[in-house]
Amino acid sequence: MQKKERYKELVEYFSMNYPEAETELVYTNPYELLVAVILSAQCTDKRVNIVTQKLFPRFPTPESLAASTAEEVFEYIRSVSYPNNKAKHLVGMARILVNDFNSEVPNTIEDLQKMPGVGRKTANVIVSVIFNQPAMAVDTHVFRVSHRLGLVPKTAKTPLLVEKQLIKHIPKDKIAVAHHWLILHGRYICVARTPKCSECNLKPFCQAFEKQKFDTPHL
DNA sequence: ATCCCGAGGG
DNA sequence: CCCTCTGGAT
Repeated sequence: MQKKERYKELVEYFSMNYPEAETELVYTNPYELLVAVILSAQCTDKRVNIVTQKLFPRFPTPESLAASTAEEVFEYIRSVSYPNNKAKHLVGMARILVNDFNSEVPNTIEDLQKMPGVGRKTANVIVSVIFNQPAMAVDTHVFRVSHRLGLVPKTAKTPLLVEKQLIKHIPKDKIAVAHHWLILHGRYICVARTPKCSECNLKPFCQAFEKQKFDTPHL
């Protein structure tokens, strides 16, 4: 099957089944989403939501977080992965937010990446979710699922290359929701270790499944 | 033992 | 390119 065809089928299927997929992170403003996404690295959304439930009331604004210390923040986030790094990142991020951006979350990838703890993936989530830009954040799920389905060439070995491929082929108005489609599919069906192909409706369009079928015909 | 909506540093 | 950070769930 041609790549163009895969994209068409993918968009069609997910548009029907998950028309309004969105993040599971709990937040009420751009600042809170930024904090939550920084915390979400190599950590489940559920765990992040548990932590932010107490973190946000203690640090409701960039100013309050900027005025604190990494040591105090650490106590609130110690149950997420890499709590030491993230505590430093959060305080550093808040201070730059206050000092350089008038306490407003900036709306460009470049400005967002000036803050500690904010890499390309996090920046893409913010401009997509908060500022409605056609940006594709490529995390571990998006990367894995894109390769398995055959949406990107094997030569796309970095998240940035995968991002550019997906942006090129997905209709502009579907990019934001497509990000969440790939996340959901990766989280619940096309999981990393043993993908649940028996439950997957994308089999007819999946390159990895096709190849597996060819290698082991009894399946 | 392996993975979870990565980022920073060498 | 590699390595480190390093808690919790399965």
